[in-house]
Amino acid sequence: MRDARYQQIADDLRSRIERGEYPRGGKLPTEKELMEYYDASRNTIRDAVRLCVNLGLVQPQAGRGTFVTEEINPLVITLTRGGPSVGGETAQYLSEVLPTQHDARSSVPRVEVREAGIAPELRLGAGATVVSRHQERYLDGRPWSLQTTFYPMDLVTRGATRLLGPDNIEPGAVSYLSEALGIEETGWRDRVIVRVPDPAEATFFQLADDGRVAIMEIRRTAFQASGAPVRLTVTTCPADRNELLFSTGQVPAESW
Amino acid sequence: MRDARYQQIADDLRSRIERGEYPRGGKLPTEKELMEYYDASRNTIRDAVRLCVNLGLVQPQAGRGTFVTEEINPLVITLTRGGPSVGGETAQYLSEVLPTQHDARSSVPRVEVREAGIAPELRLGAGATVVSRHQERYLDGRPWSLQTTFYPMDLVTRGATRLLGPDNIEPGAVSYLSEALGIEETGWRDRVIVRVPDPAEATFFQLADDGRVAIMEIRRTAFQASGAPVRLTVTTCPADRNELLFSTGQVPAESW
DNA sequence: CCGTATTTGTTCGTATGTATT
DNA sequence: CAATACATACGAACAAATACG
Repeated sequence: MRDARYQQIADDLRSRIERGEYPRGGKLPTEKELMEYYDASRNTIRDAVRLCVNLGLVQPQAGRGTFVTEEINPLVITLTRGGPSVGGETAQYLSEVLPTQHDARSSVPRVEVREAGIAPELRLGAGATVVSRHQERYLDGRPWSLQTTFYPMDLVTRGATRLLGPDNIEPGAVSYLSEALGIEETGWRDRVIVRVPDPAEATFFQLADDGRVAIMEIRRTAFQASGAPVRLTVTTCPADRNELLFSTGQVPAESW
Repeated sequence: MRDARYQQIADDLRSRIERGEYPRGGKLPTEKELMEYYDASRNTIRDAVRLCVNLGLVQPQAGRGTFVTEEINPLVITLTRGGPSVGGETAQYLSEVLPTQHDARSSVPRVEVREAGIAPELRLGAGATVVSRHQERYLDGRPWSLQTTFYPMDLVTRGATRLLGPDNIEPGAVSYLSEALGIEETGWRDRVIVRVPDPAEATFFQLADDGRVAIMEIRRTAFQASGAPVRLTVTTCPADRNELLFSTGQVPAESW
């Protein structure tokens, strides 16, 4: 069957954008001009443009015009341990693998005690509780990720009381747990999920509230030697500005 | 500022869906009924429903009605080597880590010789060529992933001529390269990118052509001991039906 | 700073086409 | 074949954001 008219127009706009006829960052013709050019009604033009918006090709701005989306250089997040010694013992937070040429800042943690049900990866019983430490993370002043780490309340009971404090744990919660309780992380498992942002994420990341940009959710469960989970760290970030990298076995250093 | 009316209606629909008032798989009221209930025009109702569609909450079907999206049980793709011996030498294709309780089938590979520029991860010179082997993969009869593996043409020249054959390489290209040329994969690097489907992907995966469902692209570069890349395997699949799993260090076996 | 023009955003009305029941 | 329900398309009006003299 023949495509609808707004689809044909969207296809044409798409190919013009990809041919560079409308350069990145540049302005699309106004709706009025497109109406005349394609001899279509305003609503049909708007349907076509909306399709291009959903494909991430253009971004309309009320009062200004519709602009071709600029290329974004995604930030690379390395999920495996850095350096050549893959078997090393230096467990790291996701945050610590950020490129150093960026200005990374975090909000003060928001600490709560919650039911264990929200962190099923920790495999705690029905009545158990967890400490959650939530942070907003910024990169070069722009919102970059939301991160929440869940610890079994048990760790606090056993002496790791700083997990309840609202200040940052320096030089890191992993080494704190090692010093305070002798708990060493021997590895972790990362689960990556792509989904639509919830309203809070859409607000924080300044995304359109219509699910246009997906969210990447990384759920890292870290384990100690006994196989018991130590923590669950959930990191969410917009999927269009980030990519993941991880290595298995012996690989050469990245040179790009 | 007050939300637009279609947004308010969409919010209301959303909360009703989440409260279970409209159960999963069930039918939303018709546009006519919603028009009467919210005392809004049909276009406004349609704008509200479209928002819910973009959020993945509902799926309209012409002539039938609008249905609340069913929960998807995502397929888990493990990107690290299986089993407890993380340092083992059994390199695997992504395909081989599929759960065995599914019926996994692949199309006959489409083999082409192409310019090396399309596989920059292989770090080949300007005039070099690569062999590309492309497969469509199905799970339980449904399209599941598209996979293309690129090998330096050099490997064929050195004797791995079966890379050019249009039949499947049994029991796997990795062991074939080991037998034919003594090339052992010592590790790989996976890069994960989330993006909008291109038209070919939208067709194969039977996705809406409007970028509603994101695509996960996994680019696996495998290396030999010398650090030289052996192959690049690019796997794409719909991001809403799949999740990734990978382990670092010592982790207990999955028990769920 | 103000007022006007421009441009996109929202909302209504209406008609017709296409898919399903 | 008729009725129902969503899809496409046109027209019109006003609102809100921005640009500009």
